Amino acid sequence: MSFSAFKYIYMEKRIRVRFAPSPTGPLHIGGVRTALFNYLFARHHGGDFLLRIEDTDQTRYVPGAEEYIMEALDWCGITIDEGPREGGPHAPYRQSERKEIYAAYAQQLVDSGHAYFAFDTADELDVLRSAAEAKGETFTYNNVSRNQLINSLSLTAAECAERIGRGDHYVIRFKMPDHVMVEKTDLIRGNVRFNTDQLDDKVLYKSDGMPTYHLANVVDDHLMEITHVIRGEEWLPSLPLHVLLYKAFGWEDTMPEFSHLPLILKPAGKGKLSKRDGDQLGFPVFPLAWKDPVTGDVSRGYREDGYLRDGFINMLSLLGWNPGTEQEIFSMQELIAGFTLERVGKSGSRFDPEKTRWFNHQYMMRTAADELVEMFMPLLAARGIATDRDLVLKVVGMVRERCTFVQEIWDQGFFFFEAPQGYDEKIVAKRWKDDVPEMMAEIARFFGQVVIWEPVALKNEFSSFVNQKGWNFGTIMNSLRLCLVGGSFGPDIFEICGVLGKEESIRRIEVAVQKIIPA
RNA sequence: GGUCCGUUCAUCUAAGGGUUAGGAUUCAAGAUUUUCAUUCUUGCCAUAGGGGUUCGAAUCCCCUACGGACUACCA
Repeated sequence: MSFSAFKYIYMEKRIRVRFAPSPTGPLHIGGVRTALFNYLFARHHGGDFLLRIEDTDQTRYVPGAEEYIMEALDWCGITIDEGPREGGPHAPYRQSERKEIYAAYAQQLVDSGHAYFAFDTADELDVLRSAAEAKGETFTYNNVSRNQLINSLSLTAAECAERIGRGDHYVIRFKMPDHVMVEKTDLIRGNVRFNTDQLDDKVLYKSDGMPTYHLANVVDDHLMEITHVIRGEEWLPSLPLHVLLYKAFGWEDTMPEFSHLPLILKPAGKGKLSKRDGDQLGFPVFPLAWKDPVTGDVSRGYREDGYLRDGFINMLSLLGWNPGTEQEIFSMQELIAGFTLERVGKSGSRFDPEKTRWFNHQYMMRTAADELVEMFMPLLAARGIATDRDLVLKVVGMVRERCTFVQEIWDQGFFFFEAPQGYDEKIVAKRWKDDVPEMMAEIARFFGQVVIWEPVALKNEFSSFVNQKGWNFGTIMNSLRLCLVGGSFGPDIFEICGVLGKEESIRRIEVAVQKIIPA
């Protein structure tokens, strides 16, 4: 065992992971899950979670995307230890601000013979690509083609110096070695092997003076002392390049461990989950709503759609990970305690909007009532309803289990805030027979005599009253409900009466008797 | 096309050679709730196919099929 391995295992090197999104738009739930798994892994091991913005492609930069990413992580309860906003010992955490760092490392690779300058323009390469395609072949910039192309391997040193001297644009490419088997253990998938003969000479440093992802991520992960790279499966094909880069830099001893997360797939059909799926099937694919700065299109978000943060996280955590037990409701603390990479699956998970709704319903029943009130008050305000917290708290307590989303609290309990505007016709047809108005009127008079206006007492008194009258309970209760709420829904009748108060309850019965035309 | 990864109920998944293949969601039926919801009970439904290895395979190996990712001076 090498000393470094010894050190790694026994000295309990501090675990450091990073979430490294590109600010090209809103974070997709796949990205949120990647962030979550990184975060859970870091916290489980008492390590650090960093946010690094990979904005090396200026052409794809989208204003507001970076802020969106941070706000989304904030909403999710994923706290960042080091990042562009938080700062930290390895600042800056935005790659565009680290531009100068990469040039030297690229040069180091050229000097050591692991990379070379290439002067072919993007247009020239496009021509070669389409020509190859026309012949049914694929053009690859690699060990067989590079000698026929324009680069510091095919040119003399003087020619290169001249081109660089006169300001020709160039890129720096990795010189992929011949006949090498690159083998690496992925913590989720086990051993993966690649033959370098199948790989190409990837661009490491672009002609605009920016590094590509490949160079920047390896350099930064090294500099930032990242111990574990946990990223999406789409990166697996570039793993051999990254491993080779660590070796070329002489950083093999501190190379991080790699784990590639399975993809999140469409609910139906083929392929990975996309924004279109959400639009078509009516569920958000983004944590927060997003307005495209160019088109002005607005995409819905979990937060705005009334999903609860903890339920959203719980649902995401189970997409690809499982605890090995039958528990499925987890707080963030429980997720942290239970999360291990060993229990992350290898196969892609189809996203299930139905299960997501189920989770939300579960959390509607579990979330602290105060929190629900906090979310619901603005919705009331938007409807122009001014009311006090105490009433809202009571209402939330009574209707929460009937709701899947926060906004449904209104559908299930609007009658606590305003008298019903109309009466459900189906229920009227079913319950409002000719003799009902008179019975309701009697009930109103009975209510007027009740002294202790409190659900349990009221129920008892009301029951004896109805029994004494010899009325049918089912008819009475349902008709009474119709008077109070306008339909056939809502919590216990006597609970409703209790909150509405004696006068209002009576008033609603009287109004109903006036307004409802017997079927 | 090439490289790599994957494949257990419709969906999320458990079972790392020996279980009637377990749980959850959805759906259906019933009980409770004099509405609805909750809760509870029950039911339907799976090891992609074919070969091995083994006393014994969802589990290990091979082939096929299917799915996916990647194949840019994007990440």
